[in-house]
Amino acid sequence: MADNKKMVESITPMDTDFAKWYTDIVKKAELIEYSSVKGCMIIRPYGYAIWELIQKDLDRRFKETGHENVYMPMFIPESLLQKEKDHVEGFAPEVAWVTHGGQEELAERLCVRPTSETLFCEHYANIIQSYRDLPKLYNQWCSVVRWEKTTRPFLRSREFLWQEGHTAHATPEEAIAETERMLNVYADFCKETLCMPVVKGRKTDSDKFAGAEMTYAIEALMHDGKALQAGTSHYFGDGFARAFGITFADKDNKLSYVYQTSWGVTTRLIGGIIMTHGDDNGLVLPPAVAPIQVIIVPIAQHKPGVLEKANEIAEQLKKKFRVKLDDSDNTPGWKFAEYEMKGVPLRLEIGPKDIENNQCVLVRRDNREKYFVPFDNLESQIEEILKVYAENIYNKAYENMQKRTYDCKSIDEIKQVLAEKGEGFIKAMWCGDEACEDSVKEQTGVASRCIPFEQERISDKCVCCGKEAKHLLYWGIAY
RNA sequence: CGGGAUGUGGCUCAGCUUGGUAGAGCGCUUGGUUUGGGACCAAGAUGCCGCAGGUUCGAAUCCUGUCAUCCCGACCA
Repeated sequence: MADNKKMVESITPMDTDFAKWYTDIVKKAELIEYSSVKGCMIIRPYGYAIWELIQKDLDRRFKETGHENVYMPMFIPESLLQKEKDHVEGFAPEVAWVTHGGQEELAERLCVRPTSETLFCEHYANIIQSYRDLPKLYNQWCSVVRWEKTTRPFLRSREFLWQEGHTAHATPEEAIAETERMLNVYADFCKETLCMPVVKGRKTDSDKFAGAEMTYAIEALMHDGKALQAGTSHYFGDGFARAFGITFADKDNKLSYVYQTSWGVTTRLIGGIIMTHGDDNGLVLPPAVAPIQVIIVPIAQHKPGVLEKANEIAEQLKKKFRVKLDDSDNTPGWKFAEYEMKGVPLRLEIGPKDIENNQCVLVRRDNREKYFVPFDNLESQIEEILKVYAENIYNKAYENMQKRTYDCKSIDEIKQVLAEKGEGFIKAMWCGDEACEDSVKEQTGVASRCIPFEQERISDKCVCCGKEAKHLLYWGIAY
């Protein structure tokens, strides 16, 4: 057996090269294939199935909070994009332009949407007349294009799939409440569905979305100690409304501008799942988004009765779980490794011995724990194990985040922590001055991630200038 | 966008220095033996050597350009 090790398709260990480990998983778990255009990836069935499960869960949450889905065009005329000054400036460096239709040059070039605020605003200006038309709670699922310079599968691609919510409200209070509510929807989703702990907070002014008055974000911490912005929710005030003329007549028949929000998450979440839960054997999927929750591996499948029983179990379990029976000619060992690579939460082994004993074997992906389970107790056992499994991977991720979160009171402490413990979340006080934010980044390499909602006062002084501190800030090195 | 590395059957790579018309292992196909941690035997199929120019009687090999991927920085969901 040892002689065959060289044939084993394994992945680069995390500790050897984290970036290589990541791309190995992405390829070998058959999530994506590179395409011939830089930064554009082919999302393969297994990868897309994860996205579909993410979509389904989030979409339910959006509908439950009163949102409706729409679809906007993918092209934005240049003049429309330019209506809001900060917005164009933020996005201009990374938009792709369409300049020709067939052989003819267009009179006005069209940008491929990098985000759809301008389209929603143009539309809202047309359809909102009265306070009775508010609020407008719209969302769209689509892809957007940003011409990134350095690209990585899921984490930063030039075209990516996402969802963008765009809402319009009569008052600032209502819009801010919406911004916060959707950030909470994202955080709950990350915890409950992706088993991924996040820090909720507000972005500093320098880190706000182009055109936003306030940007909220959820930040997750990856296995290598780098931070991943997993979702954002923006409050626009009436800035866009003024630029686009979105007005409504209120109850007193006075004309007012609407207050708006937007919020989004992307396929980047899949990258987050990989780097939060994965290990040296491959992907580890949260049960709620695992395209296959239980993989059935028959042992000695040519022996009479084995495949029959395996099929019977598969049919029975299909009613409750996403199940696959692999009756291919590959050896059991090959199948074990294959579905571990793909992060399938539970493996069900069934062979002649099991059938004799009226039981089968369940093996967890997260810790390889084995269970011998009688046939008549299978469904409730699987349900129970998946629940424990989800809790376990969440707890592991949470502990990793705690372990890699450090309180620092000075620049030197930050440097020391980074040198001794490696990358992670740095908690440090900040005076609110952008100069200090820049200075910390320049001196230590960590940038501000967010001002967490859960504020603590670990010191009275700004970590940089020593003046009175206004906020506790999370810092880190981001993806 | 700067610095570095790499592109050769589906995958991992050898061949390139010193030009002579392409190899290995894995995978794939067929048949057989196997099956509780990536099986074995036998017979097969698969290459415009990333792409475009150039040098040469002749280019995977030398030169130029270009595209893509990876790593390190600056920017970013």
